[in-house]
Amino acid sequence: MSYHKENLKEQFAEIAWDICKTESWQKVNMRRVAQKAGVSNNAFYRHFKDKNDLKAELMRKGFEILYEGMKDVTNNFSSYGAHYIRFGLDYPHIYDLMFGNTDLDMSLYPDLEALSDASFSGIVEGLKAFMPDESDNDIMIKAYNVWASVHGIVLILRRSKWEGKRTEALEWIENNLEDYLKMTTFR
Amino acid sequence: MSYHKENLKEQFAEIAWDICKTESWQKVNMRRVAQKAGVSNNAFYRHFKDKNDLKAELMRKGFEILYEGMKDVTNNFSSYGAHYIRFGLDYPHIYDLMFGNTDLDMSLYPDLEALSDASFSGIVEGLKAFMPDESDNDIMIKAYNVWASVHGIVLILRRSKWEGKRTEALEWIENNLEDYLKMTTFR
DNA sequence: AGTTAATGTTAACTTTGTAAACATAATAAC
DNA sequence: GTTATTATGTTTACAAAGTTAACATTAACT
Repeated sequence: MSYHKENLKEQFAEIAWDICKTESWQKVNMRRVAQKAGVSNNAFYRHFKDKNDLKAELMRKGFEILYEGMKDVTNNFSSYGAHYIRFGLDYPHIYDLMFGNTDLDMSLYPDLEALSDASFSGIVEGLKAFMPDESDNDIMIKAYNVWASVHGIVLILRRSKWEGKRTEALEWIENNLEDYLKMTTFR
Repeated sequence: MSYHKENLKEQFAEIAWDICKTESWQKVNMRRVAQKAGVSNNAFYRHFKDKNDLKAELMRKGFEILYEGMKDVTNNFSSYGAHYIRFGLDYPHIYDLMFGNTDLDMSLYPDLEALSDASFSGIVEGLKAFMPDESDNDIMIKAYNVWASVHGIVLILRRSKWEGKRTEALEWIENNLEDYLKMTTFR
């Protein structure tokens, strides 16, 4: 025994996930992951097509956590948005994979494409319910705005942390996400 | 002659810039740039400390163009924002370097840090003039929201192009940037 | 038991960033 | 004007990282 491991694929994904808790995706490399798994560098390729395939796995995990946690907070728009922002701050590097400019060819991973689209659909549906008199086109435009604002503020908050350039206003925003959203995007 | 070139540093920067017109920064590599310049792969290191140093040069060029063009449009907030967005769409990869999550250690390039901060300061100053009764803190919060929204919509528009997933609403937004801003962020 | 498929290993190739040693040209010092 | 110094370009070489190919071992099925 010890030639064949148990659940090596899952183990790889978990190791990569752990790395991405504190470091960026670029810092994940096959040799490093393999070593942590106590296995030779190329065992990886028995379980994943390539590095992007591992990335896809992390993205799936990310969406799972994001949507799982969302169940508890969909009572109103602001808490929904706040949850989203919090996820972006809690898992900054995973968030990058999920919503950053992925060089991943999404058409190769239809399930991910669907998960990704679901975020936006959620906004659209929510807005429709909230402002039923608005035209479809205006709903869409508003939805893009909501999406842009939420995404944008994640990036700003995150970066301000990384660069150690925090202002009082940023502190307040991060500690009062719902209020912030109510007084800006959802006003 | 032909051992020493004229303005090789500038030439490198221009070649890299041209590449970034259509391809991402990752696609810029020393050998490729050197070859286009008709020079050996390592001549590069006589003019730049490392690859990041070249990136910094492109960022400078980018800020120059962005702020240069801004002179013509600072009559009102929406046209200011629209100009910004247009820049992001015209130079998507340069935009990434300037405002994306750069792994560049900005403290090594103080001039860039200043150029980068100037964007945000512009928003703050503009808002102050526009709503003089607002508290400083509220101005800042609003400024972050403006910044997030504009940045976010650049990313959305850009990505929708790259992924070939355009909706009518997106077309409209891109063709009516000022109106879009007026009905969302600057309303 | 023997064949096959799955999984792990080793070796090797490729790309790319970068350093070191060397060569040549331009400039400054005498 | 010859020489020393500096700037700039070349060649060689190495390291990191993604990936492929060939080989080894274990498991699984007949």
